[in-house]
Amino acid sequence: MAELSEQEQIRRNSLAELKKLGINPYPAALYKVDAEAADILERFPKDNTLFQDISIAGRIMSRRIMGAASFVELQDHTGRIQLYIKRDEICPEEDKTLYNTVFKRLLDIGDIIGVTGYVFVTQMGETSIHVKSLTVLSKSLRPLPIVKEKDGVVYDAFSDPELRYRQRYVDLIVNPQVRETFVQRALIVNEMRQYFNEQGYLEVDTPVLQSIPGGAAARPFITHHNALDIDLYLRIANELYLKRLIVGGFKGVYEFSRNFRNEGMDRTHNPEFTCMEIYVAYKDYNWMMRFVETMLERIAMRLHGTTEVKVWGNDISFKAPFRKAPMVELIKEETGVDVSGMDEDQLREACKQLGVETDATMGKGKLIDAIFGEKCEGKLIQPTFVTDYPIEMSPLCKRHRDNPELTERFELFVCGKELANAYSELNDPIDQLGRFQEQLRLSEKGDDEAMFIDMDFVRALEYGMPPTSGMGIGIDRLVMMMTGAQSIQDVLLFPQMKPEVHEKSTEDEGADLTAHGVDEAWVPVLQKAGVKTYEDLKTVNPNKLFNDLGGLRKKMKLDIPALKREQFDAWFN
RNA sequence: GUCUUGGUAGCUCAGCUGGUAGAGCAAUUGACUCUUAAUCAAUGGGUCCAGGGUUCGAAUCCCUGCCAGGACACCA
Repeated sequence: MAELSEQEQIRRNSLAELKKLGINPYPAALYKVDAEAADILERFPKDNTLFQDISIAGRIMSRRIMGAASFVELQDHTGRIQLYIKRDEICPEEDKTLYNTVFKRLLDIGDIIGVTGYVFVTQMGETSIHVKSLTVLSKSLRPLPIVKEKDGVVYDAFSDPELRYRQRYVDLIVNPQVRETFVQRALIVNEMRQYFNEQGYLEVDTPVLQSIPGGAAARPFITHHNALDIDLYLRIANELYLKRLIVGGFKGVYEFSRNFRNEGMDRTHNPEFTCMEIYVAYKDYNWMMRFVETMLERIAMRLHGTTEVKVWGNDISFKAPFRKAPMVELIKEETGVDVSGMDEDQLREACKQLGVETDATMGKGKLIDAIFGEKCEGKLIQPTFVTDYPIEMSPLCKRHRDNPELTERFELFVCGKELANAYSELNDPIDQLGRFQEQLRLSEKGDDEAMFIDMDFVRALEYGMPPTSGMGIGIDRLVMMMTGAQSIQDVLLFPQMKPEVHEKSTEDEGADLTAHGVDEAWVPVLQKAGVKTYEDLKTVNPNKLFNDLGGLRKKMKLDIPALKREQFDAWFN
């Protein structure tokens, strides 16, 4: 345990005093709660017969004490409400301990309490709870960041991203907009689930531990199963499993899937992230475009009550239908170059002319994608379905009905970012096997993200899969857009962080010192003087240390006998 | 992976060309019975991220490392 700060020490002392007064700072019994802050504020002065005998619990977020009366801001899961606490009200008898000592001195900002009383409006016009009784429910031992706000301006916001992400619980306590983001995230997911369920599609779970990480091109995490003695991969996508289920005869299946990719991290990538994938039998990608735009329209309406949403400074309209355009058409539009029908060499030359970097491992598909990524993606601000991708980039997708070089695939771009990806799924098992083999050839060429061959998936297709359309959508990215979050870390409760380095505990180090004959009473003094281990002790100047220890004994106001020189010298033997 | 910015009290931040570590909020003690960024008075609180170096002297300058943010690269 690291050394306690002054404020932490004071809170621990308060905790001990509470116990001494016979108050359990962490009581076991449930506390009856029959009111919520937001509900009171919404309904109260309108009907002032309500809430005249309530019981509410929450965290103390601020206190304004004026002698025998005090105001407290209590925060529950719905928000904050002011308490009015009057000494003679909570202490009607002679004994004023509960107010003078417990409330005023032993309770702090951050403590969790329950109160009973009635709701009224103060002279200043604020709906408040007139407290009749107060119960300590949990003593907080660490001081919270103090965030103040007036007229919508926030002062001293708790803003250090490292602290916010590492200690999300603190972030949630003091930053109400953070809580709101995660409420919205749940709304989005629930709305999607409802939309799918209404149409009779089945929510399923597929394996996270997979022996062949298929369904996408990405570097996987590797783990090991001891009993089977085999390596397994954390899933990078669930696509191949969901399609097996369509083979199995379901009309539609979907899964909110946590995926893991062992790649770089930045503002839009976390090693684990959530995708929703859905597969529907007897549909094609044209149907899926309508399905997706309707879904997004619904989500926007549910969240914002309108299809017009401000995303990262752009006014985005999620009103269906969205623009639909083939990839080559968009390239032509942006660059004037018509890449359709070009061979690999011509494409390489086109890239050169357009200033797009290439390398030897890139095939036709990747070259076209490079041009598109460089020149077009960023321009697609309003929701746009980009359709008909080159076959080489889409090994799981059905060939285009009118052009065998292309696939029936679309990606949805919003604000220049990919949001969703969908196919008319490839259900020709022989074609599928050939495409897997082509991927293998690419991986031998050095593309370490080309796919593994999943022979069981091919076997499943050999039994016959109905024509199917599938779609995947990045939930984290969708939530970012719908909530205006700038960073994926703002829509993940616990974004990945490097582990904190915890200092070695002072107890452990103290044990090292006493083991070498140092008097226990002097261990904290030595530690204060910077001597943490016996190793440290041997390297310092003994005369200086002896003097320092004497001085520190006074400074720390320690009630131990002064250190004798012989006693001190003995430590060094 | 490369570049770049930052790390100082519980929180938010100052700290100039190197010279005794500061403010606001929070905390402690006191005053105050309808306040609301409550107010007023007094007080305490620091391994200046870590380790080296330069110097009479380093929060400050140099090097290395750790952590975080941003940009780029890679990547769906």
